[in-house]
Amino acid sequence: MLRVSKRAEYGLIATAALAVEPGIRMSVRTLAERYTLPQRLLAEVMKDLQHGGLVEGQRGVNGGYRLSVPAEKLTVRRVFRILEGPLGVAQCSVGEFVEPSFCEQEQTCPIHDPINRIHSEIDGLLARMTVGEMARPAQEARA
Amino acid sequence: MLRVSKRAEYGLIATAALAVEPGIRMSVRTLAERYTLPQRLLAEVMKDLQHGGLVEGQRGVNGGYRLSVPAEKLTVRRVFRILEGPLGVAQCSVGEFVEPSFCEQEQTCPIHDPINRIHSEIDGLLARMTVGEMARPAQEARA
DNA sequence: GAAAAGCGCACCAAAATGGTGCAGTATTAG
DNA sequence: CTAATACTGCACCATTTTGGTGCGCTTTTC
Repeated sequence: MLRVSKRAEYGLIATAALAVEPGIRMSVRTLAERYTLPQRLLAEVMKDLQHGGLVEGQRGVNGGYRLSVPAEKLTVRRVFRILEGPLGVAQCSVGEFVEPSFCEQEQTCPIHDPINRIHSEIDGLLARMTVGEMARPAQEARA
Repeated sequence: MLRVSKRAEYGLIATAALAVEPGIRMSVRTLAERYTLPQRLLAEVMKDLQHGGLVEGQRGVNGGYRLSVPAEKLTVRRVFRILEGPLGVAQCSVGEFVEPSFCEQEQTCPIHDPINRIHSEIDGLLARMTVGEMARPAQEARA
């Protein structure tokens, strides 16, 4: 229940990996091999992250991606937002955190408020977690 | 992102509705009409909730469902658990809260712990919310 | 005994998801 | 200058999940 997509999972793995050695570029190939992820799909994910402004890619030999945002300021929420659709916890709260709600039955829907509360609490939780935080254990292990 | 299924949403609406007048039975038809939900699907959902022991059905004229658990003790988590598959936040944490993890790449997966943390925090959040709580605004409005 | 209401189970269409094919273009090493 | 590396763009596909229905049965009450 309440699962995240593979895309989001892969995106999190990749950004966390990049956060371990800030500034260093890593190729999709390397990332895919290191974590045994489907390379083509990961490439797709990285492209999306680039469009979202989270990473920057460099082509050619010795190219690859690196974070274009400090890992400590990069929230899990932001990664998810880019890699998942604009989906809400329930239909009646879709967009609640972006645009005004368009729940069709605001009058009768008895769970409108509670669902929104769930949504906003999860949202807050994800907004408090950063990729830098996630990468730290790995960073320590390296030292 | 992190959405719940319609089934879970409908289940929450129905249980919240039942919680407003404890002990009173309501038919699927009534519920479906009041909240304009697809009746047949709602029926399916109620059956599942019954199998899960959350509600009890009574057939025949003037039949319907009522909660078989006090609304204040019925957590949102429990409703979700019955109506959604046994899905985790990410593959690598599926089952973490039910059975031992079977993440295939525990060694290399750099987000194993963080994902689990997200999962358990969301889990805790849902375990703290009760259907009774959700129904209260509606209950007050009725008075 | 008709009507109301739950029960069981199979089934379906549409959408989401995970993943691939292919044909590029940029960059660098040699 | 050319081969190799690596990102880019976009379409496409198969499977799974999801939301929803068909149909016929049993139980209960009026």
